[in-house]
Amino acid sequence: MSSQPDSALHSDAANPSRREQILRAAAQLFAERGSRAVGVDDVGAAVGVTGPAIYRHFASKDAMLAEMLLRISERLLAGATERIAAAGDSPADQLRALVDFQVDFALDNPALITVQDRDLGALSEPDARRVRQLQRRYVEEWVGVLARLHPDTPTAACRARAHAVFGLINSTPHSAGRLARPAMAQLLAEMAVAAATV
Amino acid sequence: MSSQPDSALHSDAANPSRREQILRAAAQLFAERGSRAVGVDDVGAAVGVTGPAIYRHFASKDAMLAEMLLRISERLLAGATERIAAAGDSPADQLRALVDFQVDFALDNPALITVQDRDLGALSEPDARRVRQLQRRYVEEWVGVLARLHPDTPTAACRARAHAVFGLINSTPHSAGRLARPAMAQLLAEMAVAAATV
DNA sequence: GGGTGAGGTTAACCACCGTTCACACTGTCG
DNA sequence: CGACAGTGTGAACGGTGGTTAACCTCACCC
Repeated sequence: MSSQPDSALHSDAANPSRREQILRAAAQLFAERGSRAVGVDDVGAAVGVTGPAIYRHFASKDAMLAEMLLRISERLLAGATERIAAAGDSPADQLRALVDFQVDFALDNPALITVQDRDLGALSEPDARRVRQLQRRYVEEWVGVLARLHPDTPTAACRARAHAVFGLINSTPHSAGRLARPAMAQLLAEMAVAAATV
Repeated sequence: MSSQPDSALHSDAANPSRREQILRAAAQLFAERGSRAVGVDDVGAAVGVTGPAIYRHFASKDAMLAEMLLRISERLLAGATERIAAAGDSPADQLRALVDFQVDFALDNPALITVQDRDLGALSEPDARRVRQLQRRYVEEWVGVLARLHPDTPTAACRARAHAVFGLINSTPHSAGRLARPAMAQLLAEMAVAAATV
């Protein structure tokens, strides 16, 4: 149950396993209507099965949401540490790397962005705690870079700054599709760097 | 039913009518847990009555949410046009006025900010349409100013820019309380102007 | 003082939805 | 071939929660 070696083979992105299909469809639906407003029947229908079939792949609807949010947080945290390490020592370069990473993620996964900050409250307390911890560590990666960029501003201000930059970049779901992807990416990155640097 | 002359007298902010108390309590609870996760019993309990008592003041839970969101959108739109008019002709001054207004609103009403973009989907289609129309007009106020500030960027880019600035300023609910109010207001305004001007 | 209306209460109704159950089908492996 | 694991289905169960109904109380007023 815990480690199926072929699960990796199955989820080959071209031919995703049923489990992955469900997670993707659920993320889309959750983003559109909110997790509490979509029924398991809706999720099932989106992948061509009935509602109860979901329970062959997930212990519960809550477990589905929990896995979704945990994965997002893990991907973000891993990506951030990786990008920082690859960016060298200059805080300006590191900031640029973080911004590009977050912009790409937000443009690639608007649904996940929406679900992550809308449905955190629907998680059980233990799950919510784990997600929040990962999120906090992600924020602290940013705070570290911002602190080096603004040596004489208190940490609390850097943290507020980080949240503001997230808000800026994560606005994509609200202004989706209006602008071509490359133009949008460039605009957001410019604005984010400007806001973080001022 | 439609126009009670004394309703204005009742809701004197110091001694709010029961209706106002309910709306405020509901906004707080909706922001914390999401409107679908809050029962009418919860809202009632928050103002010291039982759940069904709500129905003496609102036709339904949905009507409560609808009124809440409509009021927010109206306040924002009215405030924006007013501030622009008061700011004179310079687009830079107008931008500054809009930013200050939005920052004040977000810091004063974090709960409303949260509810507005989280629970729009819970509205009936006619209500949602009205809210979206007001929101669109609010955005267009910003777009007008931004377009004068960036004369040779297409309108779509200005719109994306506006949404990004909203995201930046509306990040307050995520970083609430960490920083003292004046410092927070100044930081957000600086960042917003920088992002809008770049 | 009795009629009236606003605002509350408790109990009950009912729809929705997450979850479980008993069963069916399909492939694979011994 | 027969056992079995995996996956899906329709039906049923049970809790939750919005809404309604019936009744109460108290201020107000002719």
